[in-house]
Amino acid sequence: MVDVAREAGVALRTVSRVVNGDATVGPAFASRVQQAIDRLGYQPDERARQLRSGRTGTIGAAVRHIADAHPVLRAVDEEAREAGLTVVAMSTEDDEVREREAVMSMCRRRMDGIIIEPIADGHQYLQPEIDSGLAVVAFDRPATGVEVDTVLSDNRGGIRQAFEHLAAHGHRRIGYIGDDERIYTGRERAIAFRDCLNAAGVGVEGMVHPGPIETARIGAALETLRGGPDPATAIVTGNFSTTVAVIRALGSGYGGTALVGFDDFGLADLLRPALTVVAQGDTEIGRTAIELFRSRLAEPDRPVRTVTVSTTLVARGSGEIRP
Amino acid sequence: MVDVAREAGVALRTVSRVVNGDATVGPAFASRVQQAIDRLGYQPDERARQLRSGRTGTIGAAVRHIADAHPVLRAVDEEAREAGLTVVAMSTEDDEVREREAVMSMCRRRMDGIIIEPIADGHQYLQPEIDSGLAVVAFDRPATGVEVDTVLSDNRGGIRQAFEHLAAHGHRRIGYIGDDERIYTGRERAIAFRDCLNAAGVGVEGMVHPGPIETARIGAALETLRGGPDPATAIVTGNFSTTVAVIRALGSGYGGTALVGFDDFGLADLLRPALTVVAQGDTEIGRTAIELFRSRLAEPDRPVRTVTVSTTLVARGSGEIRP
DNA sequence: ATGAAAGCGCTAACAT
DNA sequence: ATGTTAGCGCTTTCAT
Repeated sequence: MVDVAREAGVALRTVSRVVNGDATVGPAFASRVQQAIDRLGYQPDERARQLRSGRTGTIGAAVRHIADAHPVLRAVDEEAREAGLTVVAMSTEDDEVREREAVMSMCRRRMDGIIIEPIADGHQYLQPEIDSGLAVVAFDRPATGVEVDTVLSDNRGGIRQAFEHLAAHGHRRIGYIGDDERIYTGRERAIAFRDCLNAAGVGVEGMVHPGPIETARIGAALETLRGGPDPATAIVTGNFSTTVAVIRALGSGYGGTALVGFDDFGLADLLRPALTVVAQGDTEIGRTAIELFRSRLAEPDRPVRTVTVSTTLVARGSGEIRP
Repeated sequence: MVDVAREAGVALRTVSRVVNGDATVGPAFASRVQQAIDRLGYQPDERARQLRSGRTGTIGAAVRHIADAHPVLRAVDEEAREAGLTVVAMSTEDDEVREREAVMSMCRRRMDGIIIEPIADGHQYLQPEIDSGLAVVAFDRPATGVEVDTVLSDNRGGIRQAFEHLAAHGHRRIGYIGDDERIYTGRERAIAFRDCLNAAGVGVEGMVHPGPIETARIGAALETLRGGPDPATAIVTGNFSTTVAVIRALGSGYGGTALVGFDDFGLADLLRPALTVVAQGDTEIGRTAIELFRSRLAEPDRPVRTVTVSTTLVARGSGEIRP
């Protein structure tokens, strides 16, 4: 920048003004400075600029893995861009230590805030950062041990949609296989499913199978559901991974039992039968996250809000099989 | 940091030493400083640190979209972490302007370098940055108008694998549908396919269909291939999107024609028949990219290298259908 | 082993 | 409309 100033024969401050598009620079000076910038290939140092000016205009996205598909990020990125914010993503690998590393790295970079998909436990470490002005929005799952703005899917409503859809197609024996109840979404969805069974006056016994997503466990759950004197004629799966595991386990049996999966995915329509799913409102979730984020920046002391985004049932075939 | 120093009753420099794990600090001082840090919840400002010390230890990944799955990034992230580098990802949206914005943003943050999946054209703008020390590694496609280290898949070899696999299963009439030839990989793969046809002494006429990935175009290509007096009995698709589009277009006809897709994907085994693919060596590509990156940092003036990573044919059923 | 002073590249505040 | 000065939070250099 000093070089540019010398090259253009102006003061440092004038170069700064040109770089920042300050209107109070005479056109003659402006073009002289611009030429010097081009000639020297000058690029302002964002770190120095931020250091001095305070703001960073950057929002960190702490997600499971930057290598994975992440539909919510599409809306986050787009909305953020429109607000003049830059989004950078880092991986948490769904690991407490990694998450903390990623978040701390974001804090040390003094990002304006973070949008985080929290792992299971222990977000107390966020409190000091929040106190010193970090805007935090959690999505998909709530953060634990700390109060932050949150965007969640209507997990219980989604399960209810799936259950009622199957019931409407004549099913009485409907089973559930899903994620571990130690995980927030796994818990919510399993609870909601038990509620559905109870509300329908059907026994819960042997019909609800939350747990780790492992081939053996899934296989055993399937056997329980489909064996016995009064086997399940329909299954609801609790998340994407479970859905895939169940379809794999069913093998050529896929299509014999009605199936509705929680979470939509790109190739669901290519399966035979095409998969009926409960789709989460990814775009709405992302949009809301940025909205909460910006309103938090504007009003740091307002009470935290939790927004629930509704789900949609997408009927494609597998959920419309009759008993 | 001033506060910490005052709180601990030491000089600024001593706090700095403790933060950086300098061994030349007396244990008494060290613990006093550490306590002050904890009490005040002090977090060093990464920007200031970088500004003063020069290096950033950060590597930018400019990929199509941070919301999309990106297998190569898994290896990039892991290898980088082992090398003590932080990876942050930003979206290019396969758009020239966006790419440049993302890369410039990385430059202004003075990242040590970038790993980029280049869009179609015009990477001359990278030259000044490279001259001033930015390490650049391109992957998947080469950068244009500028010489940088590059990791590519063996596109031609992969197409050959697909063709020969189908030929070995008795097919003589093998067609190709793929991406636009204006895109590097689309071009390479179409060329390779024509070479295969020529080498086999089969006419190229009407068998090779590169172009935009649009339903109408794909449908027309399929009709050309499957119509006429001597229809194709097997098809090779040139990338993931084309594969999906072709399977959608085939509808219930999927499984009637042998099919091998370029690019593997998570649910290929759930299709019926399961999809035979040519898989790229994503892990190897990512690993190599970081390797080139680090060797570039160590030796900025070495000549550029281009590494080609071989592909693997994964037989699952759709490619083993006989004519 | 510890401290004082200088300065990384930039912008905010205050001249002129 | 332009220039001058100070200082963001840290590390480096040089003393002690």
